[in-house]
Amino acid sequence: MSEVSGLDACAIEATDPARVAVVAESLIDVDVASDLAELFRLLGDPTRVRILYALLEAGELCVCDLAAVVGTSETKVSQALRLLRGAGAVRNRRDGRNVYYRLDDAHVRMLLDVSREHISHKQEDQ
Amino acid sequence: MSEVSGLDACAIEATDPARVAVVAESLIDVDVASDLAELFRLLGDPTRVRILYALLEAGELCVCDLAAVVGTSETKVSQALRLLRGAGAVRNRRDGRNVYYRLDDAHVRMLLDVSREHISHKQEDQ
DNA sequence: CTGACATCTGCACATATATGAAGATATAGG
DNA sequence: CCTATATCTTCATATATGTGCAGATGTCAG
Repeated sequence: MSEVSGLDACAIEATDPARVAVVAESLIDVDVASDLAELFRLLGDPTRVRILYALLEAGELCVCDLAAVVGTSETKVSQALRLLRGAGAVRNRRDGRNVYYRLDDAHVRMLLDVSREHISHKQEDQ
Repeated sequence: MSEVSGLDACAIEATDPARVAVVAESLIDVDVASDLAELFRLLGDPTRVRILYALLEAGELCVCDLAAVVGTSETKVSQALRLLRGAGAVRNRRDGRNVYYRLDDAHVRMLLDVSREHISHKQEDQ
C-alpha cells in the first residue's frame, strides 16, 4: 500500500486520487462482481440464449422440443441445460420419459425481457 | 426435413410439433441471438464488470485511475478496455498523456443499471 | 425381464480466452 | 532531440469452453 513501484501503476498513485477513492468506495464488491459476471457469462452463448428465449416464450418445454425449436442437437441442448440448471437459471420437472424445463430466475428473465425490447427497438435503426 | 433418423432427434419429430412450430416462429433469430450472446459474453468477466460499473459511477476515468479503482494492473485494464472498445461498449478520448474512457452503449448501461438494482434487492434475501 | 425411447454423462479434442512479461507507440517537458 | 510517463500491443502459455460421440441411466410398454 505504501510503496508504489513504477512497474504497473502510475508514477504517482493516480491522476486524480481523490476521485479514485470516492469511486472505489462506491464500487461493486469483487465477489458480487464475480457472481454477476458469472451470470452474464451464462448468457454469453447463442444456443443458451435461444434456449432461454424459447422458454421465456413457451413457458415450459421438454428437451426434445427445445432441440427442435432451437434447431440443434439434443446433446447440445442437454449440455446447455445442465449449465443453466447448475446456475439456477432453469428448473426441470419430469413427466414420464420427458423432462420439462422452465425459467427459474427472476434476474435472468428480466435481462431477457429488457434485452428483447432493446433489440426490437434497435431494428428500426438498421 | 422429411427424414428423421433416430440419431439425435426424438423418434417422432417432436413431442408437441404444433407448439414447437409456434415457438420456433416467434423465436429470436440465430444472428440476433449471436450478437446478444456476444454482448453478454463481454460482460461475463469480473474485471470488465467492475470497470464498467466504475465508468457508470464516475462518468469518465483514465486507464491509470481505472486500474487504481478496480485494484488491478494497468495491462489487465488496457486489455479489457480494448475488448470493450472493440465492441462499442466504451468510448475514449485523449487528454495529454492520459486516455479517458466512458460508457458508450445504451444497452450496456441499461443492463448494468438493471443488474445493480437487482443485486441491491437481493442483498436483503441473503 | 426386455426393448424402445428420452435424457444425461464422460471422454477427447479443437478452439477460445485470460494473463503476465516485454517491447512499441504517443505525448509532455525540457 | 532526449527522457519520463501513460497507454497500447505482441507474444507465449495455462486454462476454460464448446462440441460430438459413445455409452449410461431412467422410464414406459408389453
